[in-house]
Amino acid sequence: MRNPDETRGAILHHAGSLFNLQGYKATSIRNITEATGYTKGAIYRHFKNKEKLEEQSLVYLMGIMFEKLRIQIKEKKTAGDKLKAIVYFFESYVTKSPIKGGCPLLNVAIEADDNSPHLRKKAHTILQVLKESIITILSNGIKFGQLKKDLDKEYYATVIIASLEGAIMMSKLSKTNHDIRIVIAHLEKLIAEIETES
Amino acid sequence: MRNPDETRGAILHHAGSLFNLQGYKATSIRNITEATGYTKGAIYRHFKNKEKLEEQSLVYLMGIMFEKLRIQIKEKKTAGDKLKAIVYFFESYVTKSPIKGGCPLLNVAIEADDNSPHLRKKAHTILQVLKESIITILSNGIKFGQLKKDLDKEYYATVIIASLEGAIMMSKLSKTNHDIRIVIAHLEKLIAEIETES
DNA sequence: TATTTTAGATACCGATCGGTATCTTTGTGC
DNA sequence: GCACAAAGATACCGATCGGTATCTAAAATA
Repeated sequence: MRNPDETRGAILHHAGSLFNLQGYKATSIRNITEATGYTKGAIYRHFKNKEKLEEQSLVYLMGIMFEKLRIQIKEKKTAGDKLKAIVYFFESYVTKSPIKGGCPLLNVAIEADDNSPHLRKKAHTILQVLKESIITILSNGIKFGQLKKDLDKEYYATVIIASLEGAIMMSKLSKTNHDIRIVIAHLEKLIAEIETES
Repeated sequence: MRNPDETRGAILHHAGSLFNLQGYKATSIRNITEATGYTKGAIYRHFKNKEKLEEQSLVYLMGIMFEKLRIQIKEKKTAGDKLKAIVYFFESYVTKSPIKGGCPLLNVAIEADDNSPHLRKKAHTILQVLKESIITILSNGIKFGQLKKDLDKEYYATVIIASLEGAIMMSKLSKTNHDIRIVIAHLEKLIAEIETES
């Protein structure tokens, strides 16, 4: 009946949800024991301390996010459609979030920037990975003649990420998808502008 | 030597700074006593409980923000310049923030959305005020023939706020003003597009 | 089946949390 | 100068924090 890997996974899952919903510092070990049904002993057997649990939980959350995103991107053929898939994926963080509490990157970025250097560093890496994957799509789009040749890749990657994350923040406050819809319309126009007519 | 109003102001100032830098829940009353030099007794004389202190501190922070923003806007004559003034004001949150810890609206939005309903409500109101002031600038710009007649005011207000806030998040992670510069360039182009040529 | 390892539960540690009751000090009106 | 009120300091409360030492029970090895 005992399965240490499963236990570890369950702890990561529940801890990740709580961290993303309530914040990292605001979530206590006790909260996690109550959510998982396991005791403190089990948690500290699998994770050296709370700091390590926070790090691993963040990695777990971002793993889920990137995996779901990867699937959405892979389904689409052209660079334009792939970019739109990313945009719609972020919308889902508002309408029906794959992880409660919204985008884990945004959440950890705001909480960890000035305090927890270990989380900030990981969050920064995650942001770079996200940016790079958009840049890769743009590069391939150019290579295959789907996107205009002379476009500034970093410019578009940055604008897309920034406006989506900001829109998530706004939509979370208003508790509607109104703001993110507007931003998505804006990004759709932006993407259309860099597509070659065919 | 004793000045209760001054004491109250000092508590609000230091508490606000700490809340904005470390987070609301993560900042203890003890942190505030150490920062101000006052004791717990002084704090609880002026504020009923920590929740109320959080609320008042947020109002204090946003008061500073809106006042500084108002001055920047007032200096400019045309709607286009006023909009650019807003954009540059947000850049200052990264380069040399008027309040340590970045944009208080973004910070409180992320921390308070799911938990503290009292802070979330206040943050939502603040967001609406910010949006409305941009819409007012757009309306006046149309009225005075500085901006194109048929533009969607809420669309532009939302896109401006979202991309700026998202860029602040990105810039805080990378600890450079690289990302916000890119977003500002994007918004400058956007503003130029809605200006009437003259 | 007996032994050993490992997963997880229990009980406890000092420190800190938000909050309150009480006491001392300062300023004010007479 | 004296009484009174207001401001702020001190001391304490129970609850909870992250973390650890120890114990029990289940699985793996033999």
